[in-house]
Amino acid sequence: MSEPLENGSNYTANKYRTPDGAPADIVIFTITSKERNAAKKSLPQRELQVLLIQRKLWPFEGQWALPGGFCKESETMYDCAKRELAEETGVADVHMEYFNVYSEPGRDPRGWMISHTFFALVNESLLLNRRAADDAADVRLFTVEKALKMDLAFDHELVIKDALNRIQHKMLTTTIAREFLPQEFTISELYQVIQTVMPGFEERNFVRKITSTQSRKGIIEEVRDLHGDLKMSNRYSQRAAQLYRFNDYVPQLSIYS
Amino acid sequence: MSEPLENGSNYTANKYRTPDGAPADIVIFTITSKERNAAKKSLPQRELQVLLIQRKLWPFEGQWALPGGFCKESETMYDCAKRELAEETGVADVHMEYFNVYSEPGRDPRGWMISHTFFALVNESLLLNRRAADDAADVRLFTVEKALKMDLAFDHELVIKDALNRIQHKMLTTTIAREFLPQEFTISELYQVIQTVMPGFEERNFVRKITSTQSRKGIIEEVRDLHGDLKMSNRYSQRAAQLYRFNDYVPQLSIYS
DNA sequence: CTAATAGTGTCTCTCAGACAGTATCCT
DNA sequence: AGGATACTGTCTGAGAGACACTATTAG
Repeated sequence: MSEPLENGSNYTANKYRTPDGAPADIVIFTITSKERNAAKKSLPQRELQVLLIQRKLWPFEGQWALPGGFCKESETMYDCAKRELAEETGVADVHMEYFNVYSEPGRDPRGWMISHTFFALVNESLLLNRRAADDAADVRLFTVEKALKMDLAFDHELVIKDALNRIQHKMLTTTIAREFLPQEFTISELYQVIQTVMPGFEERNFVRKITSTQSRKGIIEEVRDLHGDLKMSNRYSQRAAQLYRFNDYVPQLSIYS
Repeated sequence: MSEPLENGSNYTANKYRTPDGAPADIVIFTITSKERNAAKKSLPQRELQVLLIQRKLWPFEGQWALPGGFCKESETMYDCAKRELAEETGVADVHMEYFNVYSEPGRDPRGWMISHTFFALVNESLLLNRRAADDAADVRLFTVEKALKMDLAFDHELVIKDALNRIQHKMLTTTIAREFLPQEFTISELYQVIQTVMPGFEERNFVRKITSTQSRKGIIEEVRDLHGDLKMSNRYSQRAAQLYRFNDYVPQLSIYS
């Protein structure tokens, strides 16, 4: 490793140019549910949304951007993102993952800023009582589609695209769908969540595969009540549907087996 | 986003504490082949190795560490890692991927250093003519197993563990095995590479699955010579084995289908 | 001939994929 | 009654998993 400056055990101030800041930016995804007006009880319309703040100050004043903020010397990047998430939305204990670094020279007019990006998956219910933080003029949810058409601050359009790709991939290969769902959910809800994130997804025998094939039935399990009877829900349908919950088990995928 | 300092469009020097550097560190993996001494031609013994440098200067003087170096304002992190990889090993155009950030306070005695880590997968043949760079006392390959038992500089033990986990996962879900193989290879070679990275891997009907199942046969294809005849190799066996090459196709994995 | 690797045959049970059909029950 | 969702039956062909077996050829 080539150090900026070395003098034996007397390491003095760095005489090289150092970054002007290490921000963390967070792509907060949520899935909103809206009732369709059908004649009977029906499945809600779901949309993948991303939370943006409107900047109050230079640079990119007035434009929409990802929430985020600068890392302090006393915290890790993850802690920083967690803190910023809490400050911007009031939510804690949600699934948040680091996914990339953005270091293109000139990406931030304020100087040499290397941005660390996270995505968070938040249940809609947790984002109800959000408010604009001090440094933001406004906070709002946008559908991902709409957000990508806006003129966002910094390189945040690219960041959102990358985050979307990442969660789309993880949606099919891990059980992150759970982050958008209540603890107990129906197969239709799960199916809808997957389709919302991954619009092309279609699996005709979905119910059967996930509940009865040898290799997958460890993913979810039926919920039973105190008497050991199967627990059902008729929230979205006349005929009550079986409730399921996720297990800890995550199947190992392989292209070679 | 909460800025360190804002004053309208006159943004002045940052009065907050800023990082003392943004290094990139690279976990360079390679698979070495060693002939076994058997009575007949036989498959080589393969080992997963990682390239380390011995530090010449404070801090961690004399200890082994990952190659790496500080990012410049004019380059991206990826460019930085590519540059350092070339400086340390003389190799270019290899598979290199960003995989994590390490920002634990106090991880570097020189100050507040946020390290960005990459892994590179390099064919053994490319690492032959390496030499110690200016700031390193020595450069050497170690088996991953051995490297993890050494007292490495910084948090590099953790970094290597994380990188290993990442490539183990990618070995089974993507076609990165190609990075360790020549363009044309036999099924046994491919199988060995997978096993070297993923010691638990076992697949009895490997040949059959990868060559003749509908869903997978796009991954590799048989190599033919100019006359259209199948191209074989008897490098590791008496009976010549079919040569294959990777296609661009990568199967889409899913836990739901 | 023999060691070492390469590759095939065969059998059973499960799964994928498609689609039609039945079940439930609120409005 | 009928609309909306929930779930089951059934059929075909492909694949998973196991293991024994044949093929090839340098040394």
